[in-house]
Amino acid sequence: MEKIIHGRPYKNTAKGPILVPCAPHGVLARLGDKWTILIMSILAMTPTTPLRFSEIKNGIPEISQRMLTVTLRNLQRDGLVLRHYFCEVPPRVEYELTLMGKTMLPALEGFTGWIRENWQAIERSRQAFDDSNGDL
Amino acid sequence: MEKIIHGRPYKNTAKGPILVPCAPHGVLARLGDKWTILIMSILAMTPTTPLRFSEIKNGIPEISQRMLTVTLRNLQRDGLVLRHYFCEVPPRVEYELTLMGKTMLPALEGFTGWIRENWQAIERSRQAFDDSNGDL
DNA sequence: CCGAATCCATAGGGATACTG
DNA sequence: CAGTATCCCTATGGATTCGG
Repeated sequence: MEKIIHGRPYKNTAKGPILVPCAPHGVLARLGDKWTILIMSILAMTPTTPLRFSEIKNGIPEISQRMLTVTLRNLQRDGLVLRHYFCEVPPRVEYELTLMGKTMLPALEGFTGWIRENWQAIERSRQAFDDSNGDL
Repeated sequence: MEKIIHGRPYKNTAKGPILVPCAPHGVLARLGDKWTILIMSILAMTPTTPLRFSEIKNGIPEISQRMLTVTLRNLQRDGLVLRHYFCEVPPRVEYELTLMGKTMLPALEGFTGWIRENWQAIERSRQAFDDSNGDL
């Protein structure tokens, strides 16, 4: 009775199809937030060597220290990123993708690839829509 | 000098790799918002026949009328969804994916598929992280 | 039936200053 | 160096009411 459409489970009812929530929404919301994808991409660039906090920050010039900390904490909590703290002075902290984090990369790549191919068209569409006051 | 990693352009500098913003972030933020993916999935279920406003609303029981309207408007503006208004009484409005909207589905599927396979692990990881007060 | 308008509560996220 | 803590502004989104 339960089928899958484009990765989502649903069921057909008399009133039409209804999507069955499969709890992935919290995950997608995380990935869609302002910094997660950027951080995942940075960490994906050096699969074998962890990166220091400051190195990540360097790779994403616009990010604030606070949001980098917060987002990394969330990714660690989700099991996508591993954090290594070295008790030295000055302190050193390194981050790397977990195994699960690495399994996400192909899917991520598929998505960002589509975006790279289509964002100009999207920008144009937005422009046209705004110019026509929405009565397209 | 500019390379691509997992769908994102970057360049190597003396100070390490730096991600080049390629403007897809607005798009990703849209897809990560609370309802877009659900709506896209619903529309993907009937590729040949458009859906009425109320049918979509029916398929996503928790969504408010306001957020359905707002999200559909955004998708229309992005060129991912087509809106057909029938000037009748009572009025009827139908929505369907555009061609570009349909090209997004494989990427979407890759992503939601990964999520479906991994969200339990993510939930467990979050639980463990919270239980340990973050000193994992 | 579809959606615009309004009100309001909460979450996201920037700037800055402070600490081991 | 790698965070915390605080303040504050804005965006998101729910509930409700009104209109064509």
